[in-house]
Amino acid sequence: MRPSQSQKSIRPSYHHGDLRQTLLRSAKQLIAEAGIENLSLRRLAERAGVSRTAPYHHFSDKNDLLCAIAAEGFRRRHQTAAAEFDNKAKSMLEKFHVYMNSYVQFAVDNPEEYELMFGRSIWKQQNSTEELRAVAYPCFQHQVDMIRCWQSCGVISGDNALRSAQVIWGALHGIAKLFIDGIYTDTAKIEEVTQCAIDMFIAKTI
Amino acid sequence: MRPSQSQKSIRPSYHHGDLRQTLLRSAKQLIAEAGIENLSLRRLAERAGVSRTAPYHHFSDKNDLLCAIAAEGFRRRHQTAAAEFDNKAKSMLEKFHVYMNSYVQFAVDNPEEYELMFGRSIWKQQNSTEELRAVAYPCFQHQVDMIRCWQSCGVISGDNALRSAQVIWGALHGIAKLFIDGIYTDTAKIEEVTQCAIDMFIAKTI
DNA sequence: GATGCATTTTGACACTGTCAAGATGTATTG
DNA sequence: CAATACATCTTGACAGTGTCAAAATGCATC
Repeated sequence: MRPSQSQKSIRPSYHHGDLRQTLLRSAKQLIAEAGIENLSLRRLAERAGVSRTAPYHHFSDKNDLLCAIAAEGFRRRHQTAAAEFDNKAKSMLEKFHVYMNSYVQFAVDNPEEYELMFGRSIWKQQNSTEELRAVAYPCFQHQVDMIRCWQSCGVISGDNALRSAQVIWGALHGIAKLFIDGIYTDTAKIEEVTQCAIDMFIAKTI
Repeated sequence: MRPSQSQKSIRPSYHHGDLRQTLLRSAKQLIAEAGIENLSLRRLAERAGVSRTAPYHHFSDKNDLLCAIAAEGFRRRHQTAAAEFDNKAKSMLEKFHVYMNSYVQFAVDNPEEYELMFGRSIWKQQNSTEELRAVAYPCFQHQVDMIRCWQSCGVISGDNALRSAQVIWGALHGIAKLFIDGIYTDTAKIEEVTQCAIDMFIAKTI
């Protein structure tokens, strides 16, 4: 039996301690600082105090590492979204408000991570990891389920649940991206834009 | 006087003939073939039959070249959008249909070019060229103007024109991107999703 | 024909991701 | 405890990238 330091990782590293987690942590930090396009495995290794190729024993690829970070993002987002939706103290309409604002806010607060999670680099071609898909698809599905739910209880109008869900998610994604990428520049009006989207989507009580 | 081959360019190059245009053409082709991330100035130069650094006398940067391509895309898109909106044979409602479908279709038909035009690489930081901004901003503005117009004539509901425009454009952008980036995978349903967006945005006649 | 300038090339530098081969430490087995 | 197996890390190397400096080339004009 090894002296168990295995609190945060099933199988801690031998030489470094826990290189995998260290790399993930540094990577997230470096991305937040300098953007995805400035993340290099070599700089990452340097920060962790190991040689350039050490990361390759924990991630098969640069893409593999990116997928791992994105997966973590999906887990986090899924958790908060689920918690917000399960809040029994709020009405369905209120929770729709919360969901819409929370989505855009998450994206704007973590622009680089959001870019990574929904960017082409990960999803195009066959780049997505098994692990990533296993985490992301339920997250997608949950979004669709929630919207379907709002629709069936009359908060949202329309008769085709899936299509409406795709449109609303599209709107959230588009608004978030236009702000993140610097095309919508008036970031002080993020909530106003989101509020306008809410107004346009909720069912009009005649 | 040189044997004038200067039909398509104001100032043809001396040695190559018209390297600038050749580079732009090859770049667009190469992007369409292999995606933006696989575009390199060196390969571009090789294709044009010049040395690696020749492009630097026509574009200050790789970014400069990308901006030039994007600018061309904006010009093209602006032209067709304007033509469709100025079509006097169609009603305002019909033209709203056309606009929505045309937007998404343009994006899906030219995914790499769309990615370039609205991607972060060009707009983040100070990357956008003077020329690009000079072409893109009127294109943005025209979209807002059109939507404002549809709103004032009752096709779209709502009382804040700018916000509604931002939401609708956001929805178009988001839907397009989710399809392009491979998150919405059922590409056969693009028109259905767009149609659903239209239904959700047009004013309900009670 | 000589000069000036636009254009292109060659050489070089600092990066990048990634592979192959060797070195080092840990765990397990005899 | 000694020996073997294996995970981990390092060194060296290769091909590729964007970009700069300096030299070479060709065209136009004086």
